[in-house]
Amino acid sequence: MLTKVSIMIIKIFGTVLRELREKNNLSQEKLAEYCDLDRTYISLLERGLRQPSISTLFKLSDALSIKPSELVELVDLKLTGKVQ
Amino acid sequence: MLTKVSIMIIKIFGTVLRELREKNNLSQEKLAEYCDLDRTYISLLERGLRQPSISTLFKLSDALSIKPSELVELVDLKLTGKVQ
DNA sequence: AATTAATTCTGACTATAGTCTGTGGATTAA
DNA sequence: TTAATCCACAGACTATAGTCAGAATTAATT
Repeated sequence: MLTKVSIMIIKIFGTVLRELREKNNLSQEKLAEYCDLDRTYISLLERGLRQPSISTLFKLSDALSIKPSELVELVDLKLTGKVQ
Repeated sequence: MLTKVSIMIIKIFGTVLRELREKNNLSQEKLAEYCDLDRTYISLLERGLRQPSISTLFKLSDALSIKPSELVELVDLKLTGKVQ
């Protein structure tokens, strides 16, 4: 079931993902290639229309040169309003 | 696609989840209730037969009194062999 | 203006997350 | 023995993660 909090998490994850990708100067297509994911799926994630599984989270953070726990922490900080 | 690493992550997540649940003295049923998830799904997660989405990860860590990033860090540490 | 790269969006599809109902086994206590 | 609790497991189901091919849009570049 998709709660309001879940929807917030998914949207926040999308913005964090986009910020990290741009910081790494990667196109969606390049990031997808590095993660072995589909180009259109990266787009869906960034727009908050999909949420990643934990293994996808590990793949993404690997390609973005960040620890999985740090990626999750970034989402958590925005969710709890402690940043931005 | 389910890579070998993904399968490892899923299995490790299951063991970490079980450890945390037992540390919190919760039955699968109670944990499921607190997370608003299904009892049988908790069982599937612990046995490494399902992997959580990021929003499910937040629900679980909330019920287990641990930060989502810390839960992911525990998985990462086991995955990289830095613990256990 | 025209070309090109990057992204969005569509629609249809396959794989899997997550639910629901129930059975059976193991354990512990009354 | 009986009852209660906990968990594994099965099967069928609904919702959504993730893929694929391609067209349409936007943004930069020349």
